[in-house]
Amino acid sequence: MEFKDNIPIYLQIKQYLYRQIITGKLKPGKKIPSVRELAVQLTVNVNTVQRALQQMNFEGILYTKRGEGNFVTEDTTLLDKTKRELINAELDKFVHSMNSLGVSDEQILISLSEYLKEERE
Amino acid sequence: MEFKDNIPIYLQIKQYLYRQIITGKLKPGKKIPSVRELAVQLTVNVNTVQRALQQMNFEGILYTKRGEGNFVTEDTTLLDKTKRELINAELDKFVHSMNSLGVSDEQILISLSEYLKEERE
DNA sequence: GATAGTGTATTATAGGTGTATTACGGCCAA
DNA sequence: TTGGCCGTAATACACCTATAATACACTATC
Repeated sequence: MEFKDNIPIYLQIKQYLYRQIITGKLKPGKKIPSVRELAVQLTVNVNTVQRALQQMNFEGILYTKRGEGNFVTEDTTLLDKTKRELINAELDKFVHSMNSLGVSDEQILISLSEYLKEERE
Repeated sequence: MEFKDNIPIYLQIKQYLYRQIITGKLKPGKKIPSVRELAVQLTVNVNTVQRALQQMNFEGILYTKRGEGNFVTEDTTLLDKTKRELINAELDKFVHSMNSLGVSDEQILISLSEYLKEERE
């Protein structure tokens, strides 16, 4: 996994796992890879993985069974809510960024559809 | 200015200044506030401001006259290019984020226009 | 019970970031 | 020429992040 500099790795791991869960690559109730396995996969230290998992555990998206592993929550309501929140946060960030670059709301839609058109070529 | 944690302040200052320049709040050829003034305005240390300005100087968006101050480049071609690049970077980041949250390109446009509609209320 | 696999905790080390402080060197106007 | 702005540089300190290595604690299984 390639990490961006200038933003803590443990946060990028959290984001990565959140997205794996939300897109169903890691399923509710299922065990996720162990900290040691993730550490190898992501070429990162165990402690760094643990830090990410601790927070996600606290946030309720994962639960830990000591000696067994970490599992994705079965609370699908929470999962749905989380997904909606993450999407909304992205929209929010995007619109604010574009506005502060001097792009109006109408122009944002135009730019985006042009961008998507170009992307397909 | 409120800074986000988890991302270096000097990068946020750069971003702030870039946007001030690109939206014309700081005009080509014009002097920008001194490092000490910015440091006070942004409630940040002089060294931190200096670090941001050094990089922007290197990137050509600013030029320095020792003993006088920092000035916005008069190279409007560069300014235009920079603006386009920044907007494109935002589009890129946004689309990738949404995709990795399981939102298809078509859905992105829909979500965005809904978001903008709600925002107006 | 021993073993292997899991999460957890501790300690030491290193690098980046941000602050605080001091000092130096260039520019300009009084 | 002097005083007051400018940018620049160097140092010391504290904090956060990340690594590395080690040890401990819990669980399941044989």
